[in-house]
Amino acid sequence: MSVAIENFVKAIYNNDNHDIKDTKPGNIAKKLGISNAAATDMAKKLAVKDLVNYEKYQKLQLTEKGTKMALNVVRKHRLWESFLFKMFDMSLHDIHREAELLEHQTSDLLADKISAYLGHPKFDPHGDPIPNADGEITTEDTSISLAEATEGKTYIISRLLSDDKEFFDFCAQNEIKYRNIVTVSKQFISNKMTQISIGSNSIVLNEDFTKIIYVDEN
Amino acid sequence: MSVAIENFVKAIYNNDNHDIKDTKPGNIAKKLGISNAAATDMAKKLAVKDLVNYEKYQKLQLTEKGTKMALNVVRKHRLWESFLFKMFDMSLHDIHREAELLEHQTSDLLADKISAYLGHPKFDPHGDPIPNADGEITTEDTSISLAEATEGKTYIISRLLSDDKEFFDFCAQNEIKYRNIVTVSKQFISNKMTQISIGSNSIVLNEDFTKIIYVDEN
DNA sequence: ATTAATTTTTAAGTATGCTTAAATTTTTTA
DNA sequence: TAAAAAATTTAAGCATACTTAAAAATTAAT
Repeated sequence: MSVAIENFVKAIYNNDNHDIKDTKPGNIAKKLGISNAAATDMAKKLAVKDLVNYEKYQKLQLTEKGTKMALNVVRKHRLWESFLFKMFDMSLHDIHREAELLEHQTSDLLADKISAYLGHPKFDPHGDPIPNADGEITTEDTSISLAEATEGKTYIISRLLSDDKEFFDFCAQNEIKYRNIVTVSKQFISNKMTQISIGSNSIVLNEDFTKIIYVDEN
Repeated sequence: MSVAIENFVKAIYNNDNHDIKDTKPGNIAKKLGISNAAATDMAKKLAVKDLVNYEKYQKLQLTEKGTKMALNVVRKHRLWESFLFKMFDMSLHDIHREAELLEHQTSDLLADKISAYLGHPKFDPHGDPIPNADGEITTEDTSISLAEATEGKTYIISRLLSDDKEFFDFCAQNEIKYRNIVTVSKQFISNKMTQISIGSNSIVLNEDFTKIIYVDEN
């Protein structure tokens, strides 16, 4: 199957499981940077191949076969990200860019070798679960709130959850973004309040405002 | 530039530097598994892009730009082979297959990271030189004759050079082939004669019959 | 509940990278 | 060196994966 097809089923899979809950052609098109017409066209072609259930004007849905393919590509993507993250000093952005290409040119054999080398990890550096070779995926969430972080350890921001303007200003000031790597200094103030320091700035926050994921003992 | 184009210039480069000394469209076509017509067609297109010098019925020649591109792809191929060889227990055949795909989806940045990780090696597991980031290539030959091999060390056969029928029969019997990994046991018999044991069979040979390349201390 | 806005679909067209078949040129060999 | 063989080129055509433009359907808004 072609790169275009793999990216198409992956886009449906990701839209279905993550952020956007709409898998109509237009959303997939936007995600892939192609025209709506091209997306409709592809959807029809993939219906013939039994990868997608297509009905006019309806959401696109992966068949069992299509889901398997998507999981296989996602597995390779997340394995590459994990592997490159471990092996090389590269930004997560660059790593993502490489994985986006490598995922389509990786045999199941090589994927298994990478997985074994890493000790068959269940999550990638972003905290996203890595499907196993059979397409099974761990659904448990390993992310924790920033307040639960251990002093001095390094984490990756997997989500920013807050309705506190002050908090977002703090993030902006420190360039704390989704997928940023941060080292946490903190101090309990009271029951549900913690003072967090990142860089030279600090803020007092209550729990459950920020989702982070543990990455490295460093 | 597309995968098809990268493979095309690579094929010209390899044909020009290795085995076959003919870079007419038919030879390139055979190497790539495409029709002669397709090769002629591509050659004309690449001439427009200043990658290939094309003259009807003549050999195809890479321009400076085309050579640069070929060296860049060859670099990535050989770096991937070196890297996968070091990291994973896979057959050289499988490793070659993976590298053939990965070479086209690897940024210069990642190639440099791999190169640095390996200590900027000058040769890959086959003994082929790895061009550096500027496309410079080491021409010295690190291969040695089998008679020069060190007892108990492991080598890769980079070439079989002999007009001795007995030697080739010996190789056939022991499945010694180009790119085979062998562990050498040997014993000097006289001035130019050495008894080599590979597996349970042995043969008495004079020097300069077999080119091998050092691979591993193992 | 219409109208307006948006989205989806259809239709026609394009670039890439191939194919096969036939014409042309080169190379071999007898 | 002339005929036969082989290779190259030209020509026509195809599949993939897109594009833009216009028609049709859906969704949103007043």
